[in-house]
Amino acid sequence: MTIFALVDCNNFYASCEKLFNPTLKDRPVVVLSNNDGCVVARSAEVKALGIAMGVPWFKIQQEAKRYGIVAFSSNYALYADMSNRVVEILSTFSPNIEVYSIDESFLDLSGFERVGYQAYGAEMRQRIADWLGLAVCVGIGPTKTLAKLANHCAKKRLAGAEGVCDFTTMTPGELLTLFERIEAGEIWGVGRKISAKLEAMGILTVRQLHDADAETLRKRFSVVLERTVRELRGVSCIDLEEVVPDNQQIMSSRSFGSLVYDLPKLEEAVSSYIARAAEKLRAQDALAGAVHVYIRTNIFKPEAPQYQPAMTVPLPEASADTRVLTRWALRVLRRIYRPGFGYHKAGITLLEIVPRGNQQLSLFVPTMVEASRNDTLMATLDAINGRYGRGALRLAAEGVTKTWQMRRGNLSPQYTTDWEGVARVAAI
DNA sequence: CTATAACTCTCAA
DNA sequence: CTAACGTTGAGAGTTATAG
Repeated sequence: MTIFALVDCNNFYASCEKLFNPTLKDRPVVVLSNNDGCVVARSAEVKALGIAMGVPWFKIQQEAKRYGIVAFSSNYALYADMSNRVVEILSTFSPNIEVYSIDESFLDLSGFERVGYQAYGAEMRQRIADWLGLAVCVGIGPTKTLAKLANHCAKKRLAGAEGVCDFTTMTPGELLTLFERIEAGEIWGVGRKISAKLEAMGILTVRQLHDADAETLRKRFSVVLERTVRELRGVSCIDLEEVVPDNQQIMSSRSFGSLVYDLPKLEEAVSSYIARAAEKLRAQDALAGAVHVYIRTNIFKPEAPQYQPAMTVPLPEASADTRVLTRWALRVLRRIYRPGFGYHKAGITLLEIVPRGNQQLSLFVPTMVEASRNDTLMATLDAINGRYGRGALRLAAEGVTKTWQMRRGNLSPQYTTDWEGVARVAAI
């Protein structure tokens, strides 16, 4: 039988920020979402102050000032790099690993039972602390859902010890007693809506969910929740996914730093988003068959005039050429744009993605020579941007000043991925 | 009517 | 100074539409 471990970094983004600035050691730190919008990560000190996850920053800014909370804009370059280092270390503990998110991985621990899972988890924890200075918690169980739950117990110190919780050494009785103390909403896959519906049925705790009739749940909810319950009972229904499947759609969207009224700025934004998405598309060696574009006014200000148009256009022939995709996206944008509104956000999605070479050719294909020249051009574009940084070479349509870009007022240096940032580490 | 497409809802980090 | 509320992706289920 497979035994899973779920390793999750504690307060990941906030911890990364603290790592490179020792003066922050015992201070409350938050990291904000894009556009400095909402709180998406909180250090232990902030959680202790009762600051909620996901709260809009501007709503608590005064309070935060009183408490001396230090806020950072999201620095994804830094977090991604630290994340890769964590994965590298974890990979030495199991040949089978699923990188589930930027701060979480599932490991297949089959074959390591001799060591003792608890001890093995403690070793992972220690290694990551020693080599990176990051704290992680480890949950261990016979299904992914149980490993997730064990991790929760480790974090909340409900069971296990020293940040490691191993369900495999607990008796069924001990587990059920533990489950009585945990709300059903903590379970992986049970979100706000399903929690509320379960509650209406009298299912409040993990224990009650564990005991519920799977068939009934399937009828009242879905096959997904049925799987979840079976997993809670120790029947593995969700496999480790070691290879990330290619994306079926690629989207890029951003809120603007301030309201945008005119078309030219929206065109720059849409062009920039297409460029980003097309890069991803080519990275998985695929072509897109359709492009979706939307723009929207601020939905959080219902008193302002609202307009949220969107439109999808099928391409005559699937493409991964930034120039082609941009032309279609801009054509759509001009169709849906109406003057007089203050736009707050724009976004694009590439759809009907197919592997290159699998595509349906149009009747009016360019000559082979022309097509291959276009491919070479895009490959060169990607190579240059790979070498000199994203956006080093781009279409003029993206604009130069980009006055619409998101706010990022409290960005820390890229300590590990940029020479300028590395110098800042040395300076500390 | 059926098969498929399109859309909606929910969840996750 | 003021106003200010994230992004990306998947899967299941439901509804609309084409033939």
